[in-house]
Amino acid sequence: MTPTITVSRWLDLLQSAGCRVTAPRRAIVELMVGTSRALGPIEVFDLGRAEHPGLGLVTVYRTLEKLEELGLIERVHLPDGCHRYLRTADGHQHLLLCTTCGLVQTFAGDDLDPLTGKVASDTGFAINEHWLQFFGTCPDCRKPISTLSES
Amino acid sequence: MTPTITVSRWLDLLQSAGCRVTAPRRAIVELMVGTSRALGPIEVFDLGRAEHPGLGLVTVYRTLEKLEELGLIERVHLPDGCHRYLRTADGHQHLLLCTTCGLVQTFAGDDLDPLTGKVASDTGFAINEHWLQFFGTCPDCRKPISTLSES
DNA sequence: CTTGTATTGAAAATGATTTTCAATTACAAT
DNA sequence: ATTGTAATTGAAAATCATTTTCAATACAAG
Ligand SMILES: [Mn+2]
Ligand SMILES: [Mn+2]
Ligand SMILES: [Zn+2]
Ligand SMILES: [Zn+2]
Repeated sequence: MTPTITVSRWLDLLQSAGCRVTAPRRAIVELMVGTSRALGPIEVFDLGRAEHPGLGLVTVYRTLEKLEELGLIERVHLPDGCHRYLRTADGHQHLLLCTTCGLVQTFAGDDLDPLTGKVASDTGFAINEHWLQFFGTCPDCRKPISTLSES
Repeated sequence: MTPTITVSRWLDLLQSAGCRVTAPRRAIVELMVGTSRALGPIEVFDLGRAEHPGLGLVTVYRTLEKLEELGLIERVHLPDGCHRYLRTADGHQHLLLCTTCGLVQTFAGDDLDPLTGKVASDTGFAINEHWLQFFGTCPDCRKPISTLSES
């Protein structure tokens, strides 16, 4: 699905949820649909003002909250900030984050059921959720500095 | 190792690191050694004042920071708070948290190497760290209410 | 004991998030 | 298209968590 279509889908979903479609919201939705990094409120604010000058930080907070309620974005915890937001992936996915540039990718295929079962029976806990994230360095950030100068 | 011995070991380590052993620090160390929940600064402050009235919140922040530097405690991220601290476990362990009462246990035995390798080769990332946490309900919190009244 | 310095807690400063509120705007109903 | 109304907006103020500053205190080495 192309970004433009996703943007209208999100706006439609907002409207279906009884919200009005406004310029500030459109700007924030475009940002969150298009980014490949997890963004914090201030980043969304700064980037958003490029698109919609006069955008208020309060509106950023409120819109992110609403998008999270609708399940379109999710809060991401990073070592250097716990109020980052990222487009929700389809299905059961986990995050792989570049600790150098912040690039985020997702991956699937974790089979934690055996371990979950073992831990549950060992401890007596009823386990119903897990957090899994991988951290590393993305292909671009692994390139030597010499390569970077050739842009 | 008994709690008392662990407390003196932590205090010794503090001293070896060039720190002085003071009443506020002792109170906080006792708390962190003894707890089975991840505690935030305010909780440590409140609980600590029972032991050492007049304890200052600033001292709590500073002491937790120091203990983290020494690797004795670790920051824990939870859905409802990202500045919780918990005694560091030995070896490679992960956390299992009760979402009802906050009880924390650890578990080992996650074998994520195959998955890590696959994701690394799929994405080109160099993966060097992972976060894994299980959430659930502990044995006590699973008991029906009727059982709880029998104390 | 004396001394030098790390540590303490109160208060002030900072920074992030939330609340309040009057003005504006989207949009459903005419 | 016009209107009415409730949702939304952004500025400012309030709140909350964390950090900094600083003068007084207390640890521990000698
Ligand atoms: Mn999973
Ligand atoms: Mn592991
Ligand atoms: Zn967090
Ligand atoms: Zn529990």
